[in-house]
Amino acid sequence: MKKAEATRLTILQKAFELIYVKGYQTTSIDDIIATTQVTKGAFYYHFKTKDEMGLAIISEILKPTLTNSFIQPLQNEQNPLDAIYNLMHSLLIENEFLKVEYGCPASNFTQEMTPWNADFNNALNQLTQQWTKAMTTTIEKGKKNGFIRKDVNAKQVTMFIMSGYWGIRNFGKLENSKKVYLTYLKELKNYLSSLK
Amino acid sequence: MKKAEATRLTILQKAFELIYVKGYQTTSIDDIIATTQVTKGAFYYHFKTKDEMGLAIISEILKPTLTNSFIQPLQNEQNPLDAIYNLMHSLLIENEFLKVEYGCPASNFTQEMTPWNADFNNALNQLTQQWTKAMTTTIEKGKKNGFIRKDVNAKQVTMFIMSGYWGIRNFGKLENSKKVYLTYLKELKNYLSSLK
DNA sequence: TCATAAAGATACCACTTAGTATTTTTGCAA
DNA sequence: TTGCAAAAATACTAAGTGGTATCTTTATGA
Repeated sequence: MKKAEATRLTILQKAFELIYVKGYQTTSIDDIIATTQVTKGAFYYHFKTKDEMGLAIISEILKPTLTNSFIQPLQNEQNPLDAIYNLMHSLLIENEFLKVEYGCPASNFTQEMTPWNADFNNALNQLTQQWTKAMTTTIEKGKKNGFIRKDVNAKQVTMFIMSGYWGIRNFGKLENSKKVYLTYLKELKNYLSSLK
Repeated sequence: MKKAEATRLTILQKAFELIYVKGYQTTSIDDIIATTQVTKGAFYYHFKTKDEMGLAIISEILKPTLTNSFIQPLQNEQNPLDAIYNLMHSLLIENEFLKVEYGCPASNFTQEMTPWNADFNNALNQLTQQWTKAMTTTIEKGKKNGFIRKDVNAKQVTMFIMSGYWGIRNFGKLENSKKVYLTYLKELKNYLSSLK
């Protein structure tokens, strides 16, 4: 049962790419099987419905990426303000998996599927909560270690920062230029300094 | 030529509502004519294509709303920091045209149509630039009047704030609760204070 | 008031959609 | 090597999709 697993993974990966670029609703199963060179029979052998595949993309593609690229970097640095800034910099500027013209996959998904599809909503909420938790923990630790003022509300700051990230991803789509990212990062640095 | 204008406006308004709730691509013309009680012949008399209608929604529904609800409030107050905070508060908490579970119409549109449709991209970009300009001007004025530090970069701050707004709209969709708005507003207040 | 164009109604088209039923091929355990 | 289930291929369906062609009704300016 090796080749079958490979087929399944190919579908998920190629489908993710298409969806990231075109959106979920406008990516048809025919599109997916055309680019994967997998037949409809094979597709429906691996996934009962299109939505089942969509949810699998979230849990098997997006979730690991979140852990590796969004959460771990927060835990490997001592100064949480640097950690957050560097994370954002790496996500926006260096990461070559994420493209400025296509925005943030999770944010795109949320925009498109919420509040209509409860399953997607739930899966995406879990993702977001994981990131929120990681960032909040980082900030709390920073308060203890004296990197951040004691009166800073960690949850509040986390939400503020994450909103900024999602928003600037949208801005990037609109302007199709990383320039906006640089502008955002400069002000993010100022904001983070104000938490010292 | 009164009744015809009314028909056209009904189509735009009802279509906007459907699109705001369901998204552009998933709102079919059949949906629109069903809820407006307008026949297909009438629809296509007023709009050559679905996209022409979509663009008309941006210029005839979204644009006036932007001017009235997003830009004017910035110009009617002397303290720009208060103006910005109050604007956000009114948009997020008081405005009953915008619903937490459906996010921000302009942001939804951007997410869905960009970068695929150049016309939509362009129209939405103009909207955004208008808001950006208004906010930047407000901040610059505040610098002159001593409400804001001279070393603050107006464009940068504008982008940071607008990103936050878009992002928290996405958060609201995800959690379907205005609680996140309140959290965001608290930190926005802190951030704005840091510009004094 | 009535001719004429604007506005709206109806039926249809070619194409795409997610999904299914049925058959065929493949890989592997015995 | 073969039996058999797992995996994949093929052909199809019913319900939509945006859009068009053609007809009928309505309003209004002379």
